[in-house]
Amino acid sequence: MNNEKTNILLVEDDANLGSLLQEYLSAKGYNTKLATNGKEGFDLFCKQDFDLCLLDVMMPVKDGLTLAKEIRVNNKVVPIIFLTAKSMKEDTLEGFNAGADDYITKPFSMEELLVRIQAVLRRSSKQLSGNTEQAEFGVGVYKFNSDKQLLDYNGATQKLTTKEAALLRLLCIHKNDILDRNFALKSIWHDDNYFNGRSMDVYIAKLRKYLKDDAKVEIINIHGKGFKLLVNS
Amino acid sequence: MNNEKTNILLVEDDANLGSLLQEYLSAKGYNTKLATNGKEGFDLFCKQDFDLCLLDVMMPVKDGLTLAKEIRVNNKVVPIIFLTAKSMKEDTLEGFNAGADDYITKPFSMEELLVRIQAVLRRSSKQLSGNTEQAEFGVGVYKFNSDKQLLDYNGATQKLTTKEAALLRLLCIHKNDILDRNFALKSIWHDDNYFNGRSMDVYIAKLRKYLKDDAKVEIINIHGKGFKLLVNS
DNA sequence: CCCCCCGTTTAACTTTTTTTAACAGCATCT
DNA sequence: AGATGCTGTTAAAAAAAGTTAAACGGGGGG
Repeated sequence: MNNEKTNILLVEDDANLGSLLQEYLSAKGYNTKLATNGKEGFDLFCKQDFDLCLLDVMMPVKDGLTLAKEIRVNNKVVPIIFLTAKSMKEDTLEGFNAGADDYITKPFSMEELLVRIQAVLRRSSKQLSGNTEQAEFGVGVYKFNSDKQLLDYNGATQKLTTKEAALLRLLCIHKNDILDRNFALKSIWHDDNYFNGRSMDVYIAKLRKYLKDDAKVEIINIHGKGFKLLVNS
Repeated sequence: MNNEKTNILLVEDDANLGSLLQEYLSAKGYNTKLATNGKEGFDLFCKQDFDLCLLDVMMPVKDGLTLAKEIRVNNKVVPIIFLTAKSMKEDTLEGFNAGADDYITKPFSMEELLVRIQAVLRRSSKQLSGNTEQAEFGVGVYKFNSDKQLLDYNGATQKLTTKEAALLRLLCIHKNDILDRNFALKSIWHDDNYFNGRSMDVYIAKLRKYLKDDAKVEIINIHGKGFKLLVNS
């Protein structure tokens, strides 16, 4: 997981709508470059790698469909979403043929656009990077693999049960930070009732036993909030 | 590229619309299976490999969102398109979170649906074309051919029975990932009752014996969920 | 046609994992 | 300090999975 912002190329000839969208997307954490026609859009596209293109279909100088085709010549994978004024089917069809990944009809809500952007990005990220769910955790002198449900220490290997591993995994993800009781209950037990809460306490006790050989490792309780896996370095 | 027809799972509770769509899609060259609620839909999904799922959101017995989540547990790549009666934003958002690839609002034209189907299929084939029907699997030091039902290791060859091979095949497809109990039961036994569950446990034991000569290969149980074929590389 | 063989299911028993229960201890607030 | 609600711990009951062997049942050879 890298920390870089997602880069979006927005090509929209209506200056008002354009800057509105740009601001909204920036507020949502996307790095957005704006062009006001297809020609400008293509210039920008050539200068930088984008993660997503939002193209208005109806534009002066060079329309969105033409731009999309040009982009596709150079990049077969970058997601493209069309903004279309009319819901004419021919447009839609042509758009998809030009290699669009989605289209959205004006007028649309910001929220709707955001949802579609996220969906398209999720697809494209699924495509490329193999999902990176961390499985190996270092916990003081121990090494924990949540996939294999194994806790290694000094050559010895302790097999963990499914629930033990799931809970330790959450603690590791939140290492030196608080793991909220209800959050843990909902993600592992899918329900935060009284008995599941007690069950979780039982598992905390088990984990403490497994981890007792390293004094630097400790699971402390935050009264009324949850637990914290402390690892002193 | 093989010549087989594209298989579509259509789940729609309105019988009229359902069969209409089925006929239309068949006319367009798609092989379409129809279910009228989420439960039926999941049963069909377990029994066959589909290239695309078309799910109505509002359905009795089990709704489309729930079904989509279940499908996603077992198959992270098959494209899902929702058919939604209302254009409610919450639905849309929830749908995408459930792993949808697109959604289409009723009423829609057949042509519009077809365009979206083609777009989604184009994307998914772009993703990883060499999909499915794999017969040869490497499992640590073993080589497993699910068509021939043979497990080779170090020159020796172990003949597998039909059920042994089917189960090992599912485990291989989900290698290093969880194979859901119910999914396996429905795929292989077509019914997930108590006795079939015990039968499956018996077969897990058999497979463990066959695979015991490679310490890097292990079938672990995920309590209450299913099994995971671990292969250390 | 009957019987045997083989894959599969059912059964019975064991072990492991998880949940529930009970009680003791501790935190926080008044 | 006393009341109340959380947490720690241990043991039991319950549920799920591991294992082994006998029962079942369909197809092929005698």
